[in-house]
Amino acid sequence: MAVSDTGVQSLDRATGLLEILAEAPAGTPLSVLAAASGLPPSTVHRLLGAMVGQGWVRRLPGRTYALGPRLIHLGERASRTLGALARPHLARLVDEIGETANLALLDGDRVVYAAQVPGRHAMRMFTEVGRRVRLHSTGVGKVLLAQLPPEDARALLLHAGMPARTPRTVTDVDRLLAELPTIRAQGYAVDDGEQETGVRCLAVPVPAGGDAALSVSGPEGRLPVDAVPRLAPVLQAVAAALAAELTGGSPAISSPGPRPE
Amino acid sequence: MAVSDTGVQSLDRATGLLEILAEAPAGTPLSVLAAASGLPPSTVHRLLGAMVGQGWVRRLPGRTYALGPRLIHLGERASRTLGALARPHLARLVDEIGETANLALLDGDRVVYAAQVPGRHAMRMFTEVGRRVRLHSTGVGKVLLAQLPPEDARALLLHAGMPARTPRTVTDVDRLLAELPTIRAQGYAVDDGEQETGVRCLAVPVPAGGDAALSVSGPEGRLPVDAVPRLAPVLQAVAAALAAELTGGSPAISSPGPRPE
DNA sequence: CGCAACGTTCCACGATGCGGAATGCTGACT
DNA sequence: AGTCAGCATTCCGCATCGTGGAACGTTGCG
Repeated sequence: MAVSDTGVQSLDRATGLLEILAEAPAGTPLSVLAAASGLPPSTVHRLLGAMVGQGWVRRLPGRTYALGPRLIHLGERASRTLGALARPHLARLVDEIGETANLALLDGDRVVYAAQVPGRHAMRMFTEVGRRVRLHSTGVGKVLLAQLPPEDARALLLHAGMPARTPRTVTDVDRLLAELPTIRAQGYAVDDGEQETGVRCLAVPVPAGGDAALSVSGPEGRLPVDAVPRLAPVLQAVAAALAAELTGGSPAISSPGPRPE
Repeated sequence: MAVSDTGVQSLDRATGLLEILAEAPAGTPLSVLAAASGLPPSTVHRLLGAMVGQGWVRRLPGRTYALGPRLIHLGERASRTLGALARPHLARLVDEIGETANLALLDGDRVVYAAQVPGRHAMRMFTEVGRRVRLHSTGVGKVLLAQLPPEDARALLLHAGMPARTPRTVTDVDRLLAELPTIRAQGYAVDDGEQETGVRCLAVPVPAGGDAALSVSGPEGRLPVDAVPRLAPVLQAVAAALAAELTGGSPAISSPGPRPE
C-alpha cells in the first residue's frame, strides 16, 4: 500500500513494511506484518532479514520487530541538514513578525514539519519537528496542494481523508479544490482556525522545492486577517531567500516557471 | 559498500545510496552518487527514482538529490518510541546518580544515541540524540562489543577504524579485544577519558536487546573509579527494568537468563 | 552556434528475488 | 510429560524484476 509502486518492487515493499512498523506500537511479529502488507510470510521474512542487516529494522527478542537504529541517525541527519539551512530564515521571520515560524515538506499525502523557530510570545504555537499532519486543514498543506496539478491534489486528499479538526475545517474535497487556484494566484494560503481553534496560520510556498512551504502561526488576535496582505510579502521574501540558498549549492535552474515538473 | 550485502540487492544498494547522501553536504548530483557507489548511472537513476517516489530522497531543482522527508518522520518515530519508553528509566538513573544518562544502540559499526536525560549538575555531558560515534572509545561501545562474538567485534572495529580521540583512547584492536572478556564477565564497561578528556563513563548492556546499552557520564571527579563497583549494580537494575518493558509489549520471553540468544 | 557532460529512456538478458510447500520451533493446553 | 497448533524459518524451481550497456535528449559552457 503506502504511496507505493515506483519501479523497484522490493524497495516499495520494504517501504510498506517500515510504514506498518511505524504505525504499530512496538514489537510487531512477522505474522502481523505479513497480514497487514498482504505479502506471503516468506517474502516478508526475507525482506525483514535484509532490513535488519541494514539497520532499518531492529529485531527484538521474542521474534518481534521494530524500527531500527539507522532511521534515528538518518532522520536526525535529514532534519538537521534542512533545519540548519532553514533556521536563520525562520528566525528572520520571527524577528519581523514575532510568531512561531515553520518549514514543512510534502511527505506522501501528509505534511511533515522539518524545522521550527518558536515565536517571542509566551502563548505560542508548539509543533514538534517530525510531526505529520494532513494537508486539508493546514496552511502549509493547502499551499503545497496548490502547487500540484488538481487531479494529484484530489488524489492526495482522498487518500488521506479530510476529517474535521475544528468546526471550521473544510471537509469537502471540491470546496477545498476550489480554493486552490486563488491560493496559487495570490501565492499564499491562510488557515483560519481550521486545524486548531483560535489559531490562524499564514503559509507560502518555497519556490525552489516545489514540495516545501513555510508558515507563521499565532492566535487570531495577533494575526488579524487584514494584516495578511502586509505579511504575505514578508513570508514570500524569506521563502525566496531560503530557496536561493537551497539551490545555491549547485548551479540549479533559472527558469521562472513555478512547476519544474 | 556500507555494512551491506544482506540478501536483497536493490535494497542494499538503495541503502548505500542513502548513506552516501547522508555524508554529502546537500544537493548531490546523480553522477557523484554513481561514482561513489560504483554503480552505473542508469541503475542509480532508477533506484533514485524509486526512492524519490517513496520519499526517502528529495529531488531538488537543478537535478540534485538530498535526504527525503520520510526519513524525518520515521526517524522521529523511531527515536520517540524508544525514547518514550526509556526516558523514565534514564530519569531514575539521573535521580540516583545525578549524572547524564544515555540509551545507545548498535548501528552498523557505530553506536547511535537514542535517548538522553541530562544530569542535575551545571557541568554535564551533552550528547545529541541521533549522534553516531565509534565503538572503541566509548563505554556503550565497549559494552556492546563485549556482547558480540570476538570475530564480529574485531570486524566492526577494523571496519570503523580506531582513531585516538584522546591520549587515553585504546587504538590497538587486540588490546581492546582483550578487555572484552572482563567487561562481559563483570557486566559493565568503563570509558576512562578515552572519548573526551576528563570524562568518565560507566555503561551496561540492556539484557533484552543484545544491541542496546545504557550509560551515565560525568567528570572524573564526580565519578571516581572506586565508586564504579557501587554504581554498576544500579545501572544493571535499571537496565533490567528497561529490558522487561521493552519485551513487555508482546508476550515475549520470560526466561530469566540474561542472554536470550 | 557547436560541443561536451550529464541525465534520461530503452530494451534484451539473466541474475535476483519470489512465494508455495516442507520443516523446525515454541509455547499453550490437557 | 505429551500433544498440538500456530508461528517462524528454510528450501528450491520458476519467472519476474531489476540490470546496465547503448542510444537519445537536454542543459549549460566555451
